Amino acid sequence: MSSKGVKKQLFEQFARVGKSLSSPHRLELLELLAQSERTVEDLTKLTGLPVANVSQHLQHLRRAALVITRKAGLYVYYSLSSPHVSELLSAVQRIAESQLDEVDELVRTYLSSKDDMEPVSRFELLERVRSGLVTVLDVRPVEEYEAGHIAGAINIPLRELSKRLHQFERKRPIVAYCRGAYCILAFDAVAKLRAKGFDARRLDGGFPEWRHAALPIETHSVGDK
Amino acid sequence: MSSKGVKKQLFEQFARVGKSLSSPHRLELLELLAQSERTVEDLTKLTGLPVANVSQHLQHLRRAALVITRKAGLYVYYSLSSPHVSELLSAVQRIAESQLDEVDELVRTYLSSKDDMEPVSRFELLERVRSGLVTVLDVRPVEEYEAGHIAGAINIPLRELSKRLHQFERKRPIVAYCRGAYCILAFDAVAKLRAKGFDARRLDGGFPEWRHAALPIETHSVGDK
DNA sequence: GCTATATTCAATGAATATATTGAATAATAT
DNA sequence: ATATTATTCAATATATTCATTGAATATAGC
Repeated sequence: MSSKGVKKQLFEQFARVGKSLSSPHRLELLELLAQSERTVEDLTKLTGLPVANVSQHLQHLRRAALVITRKAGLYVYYSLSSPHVSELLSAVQRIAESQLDEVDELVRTYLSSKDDMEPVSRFELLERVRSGLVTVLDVRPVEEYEAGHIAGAINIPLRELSKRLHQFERKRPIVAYCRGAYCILAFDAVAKLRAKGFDARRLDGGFPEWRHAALPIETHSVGDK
Repeated sequence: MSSKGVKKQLFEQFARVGKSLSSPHRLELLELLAQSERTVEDLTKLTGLPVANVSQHLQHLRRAALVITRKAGLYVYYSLSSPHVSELLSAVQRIAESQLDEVDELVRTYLSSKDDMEPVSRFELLERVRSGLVTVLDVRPVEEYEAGHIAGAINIPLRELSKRLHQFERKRPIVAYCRGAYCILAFDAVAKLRAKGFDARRLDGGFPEWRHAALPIETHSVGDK
């Protein structure tokens, strides 16, 4: 009944989970999977990594049982194996955020002015949506928007934003969001909109957090504007 | 305003936290630190690793800001930098537990009989302590016991258990605990006690979990028996 | 000052992880 | 069948991490 070996093995199992979180690319993949189920191809496009590379990392995550797969036709769909994984992810981010000064700095230097860029809380947004006084802007790619978005949000992927500014009413405030607290699409969007004179702010957190808080969402589009 | 570089850097920061969780030894160190502040020497003894090795891992953890240090005299005391870290740790363990069959097997094969070994919940133990119908046994080393233990528990380190069986009343049930859900000291103790005919069970979770649940604890001894 | 002890640092080689490339497999459509 | 596309596998070179060793630093006591 040697407890020595068992202890060692246990920590090795824990480390297998830890190892999955030790590569920036794997974390990015997990973050993307936290938003929705995706094929290898999707992930390849979203990350810009070579396919084989993505596949390899996904294998790794699968071996650690953090993701599961489903095969449909030519495609293999990956998704997180449980909500626990997405909690683990945000635990990692929370710590990195609260404890590594550099992360704070990264976020801060990215902002033009700290005060102006204070995020809108989910509660505040919900209130303002109810009173109809705000345009909610989803700047993620169309597929992600269609897979699920904040109820009432319109979708304009970031790269199309400049072309479609006419869709906004001048005086009406805009709240932008994207994939999560660290998704910079929303930052970019807010920066652009403010530069054009709009009253734009970003949501605190992104779609995954909103959904996790069990706030109203929609799937597929209900039309723009 | 290239968002590319910022995103990459962010994930690298996250990965720094992840890397800390990628080594079995570092996880063991974190687990020990989750129980109480400790010196490098303490950790060396508890893990059985070479000093330089322990020190190196601790440096790593410090760079990732998961632990902080305090210097007093000759000793450097290490501790977790925040309760978030201990939450992160249990998130990792929870996932490993729920998703890696092997962990389950490890735990299960270690048990003589699954049913008999069902742990006692914290709530149940609290009830039984109040009614005074149970002996709570802390099988961790003396120093850990003194640093903090469940209110009313007696301390008999595992290796002394056989010698001190006379301290127990024959018919009175015993609930043993140690450092956490995966600390095998309590398993061993229960196995030994049951072998000797005692009604022994182990607590679900260990001292850190008990403390985290804000249940009654004591520091230093209140005497045995 | 000197000695003893705790901790850290630095250097080495061994082990592991990673990105890259090109080929292999599997499912679908023609 | 054959061709096409998505995914995985296998092999390699490179980079990173790890354990080990012995030396260096820092603090306390004498």
